[in-house]
Order: sequence, then C-alpha cells, then structure tokens
Amino acid sequence: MTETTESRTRTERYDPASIEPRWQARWAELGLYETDLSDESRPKYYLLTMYPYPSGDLHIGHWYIVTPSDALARFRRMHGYNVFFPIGFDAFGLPAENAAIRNGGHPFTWTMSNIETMRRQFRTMGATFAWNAEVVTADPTYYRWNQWLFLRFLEAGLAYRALSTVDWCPNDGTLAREQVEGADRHCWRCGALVEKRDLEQWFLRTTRYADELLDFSGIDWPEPVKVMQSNWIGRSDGAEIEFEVAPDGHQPGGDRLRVFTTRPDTLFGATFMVLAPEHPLVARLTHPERQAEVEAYVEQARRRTEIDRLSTEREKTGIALGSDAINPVNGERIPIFVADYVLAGYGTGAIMAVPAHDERDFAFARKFGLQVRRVVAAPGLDAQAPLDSAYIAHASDERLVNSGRYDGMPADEGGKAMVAWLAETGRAEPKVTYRLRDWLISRQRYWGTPIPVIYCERDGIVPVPDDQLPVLLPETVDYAGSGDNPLNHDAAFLDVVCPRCGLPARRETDTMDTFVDSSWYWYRYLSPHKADGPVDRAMADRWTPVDQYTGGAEHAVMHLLYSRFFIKAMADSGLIRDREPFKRLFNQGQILGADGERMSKSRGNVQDPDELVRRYGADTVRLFLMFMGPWDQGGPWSPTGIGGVHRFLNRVWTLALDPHGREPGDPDAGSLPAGQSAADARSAARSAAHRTLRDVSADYEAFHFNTMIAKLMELANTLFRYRGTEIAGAPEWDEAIRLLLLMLAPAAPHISEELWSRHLSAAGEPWSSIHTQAWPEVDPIAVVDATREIPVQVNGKLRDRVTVAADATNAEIEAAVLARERIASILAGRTPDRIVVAGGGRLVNLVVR
RNA sequence: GCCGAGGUGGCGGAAUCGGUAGACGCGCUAGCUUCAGGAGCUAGUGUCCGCAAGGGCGUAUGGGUUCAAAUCCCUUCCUCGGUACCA
Repeated sequence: MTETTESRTRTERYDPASIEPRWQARWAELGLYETDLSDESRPKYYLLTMYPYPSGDLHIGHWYIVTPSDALARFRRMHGYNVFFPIGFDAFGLPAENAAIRNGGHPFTWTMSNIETMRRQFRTMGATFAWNAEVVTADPTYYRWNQWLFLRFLEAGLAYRALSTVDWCPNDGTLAREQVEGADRHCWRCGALVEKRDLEQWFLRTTRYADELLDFSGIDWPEPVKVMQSNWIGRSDGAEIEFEVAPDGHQPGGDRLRVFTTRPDTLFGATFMVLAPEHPLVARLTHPERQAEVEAYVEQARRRTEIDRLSTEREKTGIALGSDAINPVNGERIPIFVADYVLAGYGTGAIMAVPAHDERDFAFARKFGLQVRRVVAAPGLDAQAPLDSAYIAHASDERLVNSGRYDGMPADEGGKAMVAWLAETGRAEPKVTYRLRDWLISRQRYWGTPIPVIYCERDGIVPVPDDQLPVLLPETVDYAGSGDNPLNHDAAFLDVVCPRCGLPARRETDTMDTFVDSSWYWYRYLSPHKADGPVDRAMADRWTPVDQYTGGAEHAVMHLLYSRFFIKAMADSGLIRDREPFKRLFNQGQILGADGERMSKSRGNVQDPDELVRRYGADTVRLFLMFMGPWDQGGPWSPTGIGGVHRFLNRVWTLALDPHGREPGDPDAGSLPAGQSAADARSAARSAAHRTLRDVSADYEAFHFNTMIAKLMELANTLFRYRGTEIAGAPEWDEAIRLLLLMLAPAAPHISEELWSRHLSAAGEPWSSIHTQAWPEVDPIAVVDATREIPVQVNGKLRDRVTVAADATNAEIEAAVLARERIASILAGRTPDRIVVAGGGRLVNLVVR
C-alpha cells in the first residue's frame, strides 16, 4: 500500500491548470448555476453584488469584490436555498467618453471590449453567476426602461426642470468634478479656466421622500451607512423668520429677507445678517459705492468649490452691502453682509448671524469687529462677560439672557414663544429643512440614456410617447476633438416633429446620470428580456427585496440612497410592491494599488489577476483574496503571502490523496504524539474537525472569511500531524477529510470538487458534485471538553494557569487556584483581598492589597 | 472643513457583551530531507534583561474609569472613503 501511494504522489501533483477549466466546463454543462426563478420548492435567496463598471483598468479589485460573494452563493446553496446570483455591467459613463475624446473610437466599442474581458475573467475564477440574466445598461433593451420610468415620474410630478449651476469650459462644455484640475480650476482637456454657468436641467424630487428615507426600520444595514445617510439627508427642525430691510439714503427699505434658523431662541443675539453671494437681493441691497467690490466678491465666490466655502478652517471672507435689516424681536438695525460661507442652496440662502452661539458667525464677527451678544447662559453665569469662543452647548437648564421679556425662560421654550409671537403678524413660521437636495439627473453628455423629452415652440415640454421609445443614441458619434456633447451637433438626432402638433421641434440632448441605471437594475435581472415593461411584477414580488447586497462603502450615500428613493417612487407608481431595495447590506473594502492609491492604468499600479491565476490557479487567488484581511477593510495590494495559501491547498491535496505518506524531515513522522493512544488520536481528529465546522459556519455567516480560512488551515495542520500514523484512513480521519473538503468548497470550488470526486470513487460511491451537497451538521458531542484551562492573574498580571473540570463551580476553581504552589509563592503568605472569578470561570484574578 | 471608518510584531492580520495580546499566514533563523524546485518537513521567532527559571515593557499619542482596557470615556496626531457631474 505504501508503495502505491508513494508512486501516486510522484505522478500526481496539485495542478490547478488542468483541474480548473475541466470543472468549469462541467458546471456549465450541468447548468449548475442557472437559477430556475420559478422553482418554489426551496426558499429563495437573492444575492446581489454591485454590478461593475467596465473600466479599462481590469484588475484584482474586481476579484476581491466578487470572490467572497461567490463563496457566499455556494454556501447558501449548500444550505438548501434557491440562490439567484446575477451579474451585469454598468456600461454608461464618463470614462468611456473620455477615452473616445482622447483616442477616438466609439464609447460603445471601448465598453463592450472591456465587458468581454471581464466576462472571461469572471469565468476563469469559477464565479457562479447566472449569466442568462445578464444586463448591460448601455443596451437599448435596458435604457429604454430608464426612459419609460422617467416618463412615469414626470407624470407623478417627481421629475421637473430647473436652473442649476455647472462647471463650464468654453471649449468642452460641462465638466465633471474630476475633469476640473488644479488649484486654478482649469479644464482637463484644453486647460481653459473653468467658469460657472446656469443651465436648465432635469431633477428628480428626492426631497419628497426625505422623511421616509430617514426611516431604516425593517432593513438590516450597517450602522455607519445609516448614520451617513441620515446626516446627508440632514433634517433640521427650526423656523423661518422674516427680517425687513431698513430704509436709508439709497433705498427705501421694506424688502423682506427670510432666514432659516434652528435656533430661534437666539434671535436677540442676531447682530448681523449674511446673504449667500447668489442671493437674488444682493445686487439690490448693495450701496452704489460698494457695487464694484461686491460684484468682484460674488464672482470670486462662484469660482470656489463648496468644500472650500464650507471650511471652518479657512479665514472668513465677506463684504458689507451697506444696507441694514431690522431685527424683528427688538427693532435693532443690524448690518447685512454677503459671505461665501452661506450657501444659496440650503435653507433660504440667507442667515441671521448669532456670533455668540455659532462658531462660523463668531469667526466672522471677530474678523469684522461686529457685536457679540450672549443670549443663552447656564444659571449663575455672568451674562455680560465677554466670550472668547462661540457658546454652543445646549443643556436643558440654560436660560435666556439679554432677551427682553424672554429673559429667564428656558432656551427651548423661549425660542418657541418668539416664533409664536412673530407668527401672529406673519413674520415667522416653524419650518423643517433638509440638507438633501433634489437629484440632478441631467448630464450634458452623449454616453448615457437620452432623456425622452421634446421641446416644441407651441407645446413646450412634450414627453416622447411610450410607443416611440426607446429614444436611441445615434450609432455614429463625432466628438471632433472636443468634450462638448456631440448630440448638440447631430441634426438627425436633434430635429424631430412635435408628437402633439406635428410642427418641427427639438429633441432634449441631455442624458441621464448613470446612477439612474444603477437604481433599479436588479429588478431587470429578474426578467432581462421582458419587452412590454421594465419589471415582471410576479417575479419581482417573489424575489425582492434583495436578501443580501454587497458593495463598496464609497456608495454609502449616493447610489444606496438613490436606489432607496427610486424603489419608493416605483412603488408609488404602482410598478412594484417593496419600498426598500435591500434587506441586508454589507460594505466591503477596496483594494488599492501597492502605492496605496486607487488602481488605475494612468497611475500604473494595476495588478492583473490573469498572471496570478496562471501561476497559482484560481482557487489560490480566491483564497488569498479572502485570507488577506477582513473583507470590509480592503487596503493596498501586496501578493506577499499568496505562497502560504497555495501551500495550504497543496497540503489539503496531500492529506486527501496520500494519507499514509510520511514526510522525510520530521523525526516524529508516522508516530502518534507522546502519551496519546490511537483512540485518543481518532477522537482528537474528529473533535478538531467538528470544532472547525462550528467556527467556520459562524465565520461564513458573519463574512469573516479571513478567520474562516485560518481555521481551515489549523485543521489541515492538525490532520497533517496525524498523516502516516495508524489513524490515517480510519473512519474518523475520513470524516475529517470530508468535512474539510465540504467547508472549503464555497471558497476553493475547483480543488474541493476534484478531491471530492476522487474520494467518492475511492469509496465506491457514485459521483455527485460537492457543490450540491448539504452543509454538514456539527456533532455536539464531538466538541465537548472534559477539562478546561483557566488563566490566573495576580493584580491583573498573568501568573499561572490551572486546569479544572469543564463543569467546575467558582468555589472549586478558587480552591484549585489557591492550592497552586506557584500562586502560594507569589502571595508569600498574604491573603487575597478579593478573588474575582470572571466571565463564568473564564479567568481568575487575585487582588492583593 | 464636515460626515463615516480605521491606526496592534519586520509585514498582512487575530483577539472588541472589558477577562491569557499577537491565532492563521508571510518573512527571518536553525535543523532535516531531496524527484535540486519559484520544492517539502520539524522547531524557534513582540521587545528588553537573564545561561535558565523568571521578570520588566508593550496595541498611534497623552490622560481617565476599572480587580482587569487593544476593547469604554476624553485629548492630540496620522491614514482611508464620501462630500451631490468618477462609478
């Protein structure tokens, strides 16, 4: 027997290159992963991974995203679920267009060739995607339904047109943020300085759902994402208050300035006002001698980014307009400023400034020497004492001071009273505002879904009738070396007749934000070829919401919030049942280049997975990506250590195929550990396997793939020590090997399938794929310990360990500890002041003086 | 700036209902073995003192709570993601 196994090891090395393609072909042949969506005999499990953008930078990051998801799909199948694990491609977007502008060619060609490469890579990694459900968003059979949904939203009053500012290059038109470069903000392509321009654009009314979007009940999402979305929506409860402009020598006064404040209680402390540079009354309230200065300031502010403007670190800037307003509660004249730290898009675009109680207002008042008046103070505080910083704290026992007849009132109550009083004369009202803005979906670009609208001189905005959808992108596109939207120059696309009156009209040339595509794509997976509607309602009702969604944390606010909005809007249009898209969410980390930057061709830090697969095989690469760290962490790419994972698979190979072999080099090879009987060894092997099964099952459930693999390695190491001994090949050994293969199957599907099939044939059993086996059950008897070892501390420092019966009581543990010689010598005659037996006997701490 | 996450050996990381810090792997050191390969096996490996037994120190920083802190609280520093036209 020894001879035959030795000759087998000689000829049979673990050769992934011969195993992997064979099994991939076999699985495809068996249709193992083409989900039968109508099968109701098993519980459904919709596992969704964020569909990739087919960038030109195909790299190991795509494997990192997909590998654990695929393992999870396989794991769930082994638990008896009918798993639907589809894939598609987010095929519209800027990079394809940038490539076309730079290098010529068509964005379609570029995108489709990238998709081809990605399909091939996903196949070589053994990913079990339901390819028959694939969706490519740039295909008219998909984007047609974007257009159709847009029209439904238009009917529902959820889509509207309004002015919005874009970054504008005189040569290349609208620029994305990433196309604006440098501190001087110049165009990526031509270098011209970027301007702001206001354009009529399309919005979706996300704010209609602001409150519902704040409600996360019924979905199991990571806390940080919920917090980020809540902050992004930014609900503020406060009041809108009207200030009147005071008359002076240059204007008659009487204009009304509305401000929003969350702190109406501080009204008496409002010692100046600030308007956003874009505020419509700025020009009118500016005194003639200040006009030039103010205009220059407004122009300069418009060039700044919002991030820059909101920085509390940057020194405050601003200019007094020369006009005053009247504080409605005390009749004081207060100066009006324009400053860029006030944004036109939030609240009313104007604020009452209360420097005593707002950090930004305080900084501004400091710089411009404005009055700071404290109006809220804790009892007993000197209300007149000067402040050296804004006083923000808002404790419940604070009282109003310097606030006329409201003095002494609790701050909250006083604020409400002031609003109620002003409301009597229509000068205030309670108000809720949100930081969330409506979703600007217009893009002045070619490579996206055309917005299905026609402009007619007579009929105005006319929706394209449903039966004329899709509005197709023209097949030929001429960028003419410019970044400007080529649709603007395409007469065949532009010139249409009005569907209402038949007169010549012009087609909308804006296309949709690609986040529209990604806001409902998983519904389309359920019926990708359906020709008479976007969603198969019966399928959707059966399969949604998605049970588990996985994707990068960089999508925490935008994609994941837009999707929630979209599904609510679709539900309200009667198209679907659910109001939430994803029941559970997991955010995986991102693989960066070795330099710690995002992987991209231009940075030259892209790791090609093909090269690693050629060298080690797909299973090793899959395992390594799962092993390198927690999945939610990501981090810089380094192949250091991939050899260790490969070695592990080699050991599994050897264990399964050559249990009786002995390694030269080990002095103890072939003999059981000292003092261990064969019976002990058999039960130790079995116990190790079942403990591993218990822990590995929990790790899969918790997405702890790195520790899951570490535990499989430990089990393999344990079994390896028994290789060549008398227990190798015993029933317990065989059971352990089978468990090891089953546990490994979701993560390393090819090698486990290969070894499984050999194990079955060696045992004379008929073949059936390891991936259709049931996940094994832990034998509770096998994992029980007779004794346990307890660490003993003296004054918190580890000094000894004591072994007690597994069911020892605290008193028995104490007695065992005090009986230890080592402990006695450390105590040196002292009696412990206290003996802590912690955590149900997990640890003992003796406290001495 | 703001919102969110994170910082542990030479390296990736493990341990977070407060209870043995460093599992597993890489690298390194020594030995063995050999089908001499980009092999395999065994043992050791946080750091300092020590022949050893053993002890001191140690989880970005400084403080606090506790019998006990990588874990909880406060301070500071650094890194990453998002910041509404990258996806």
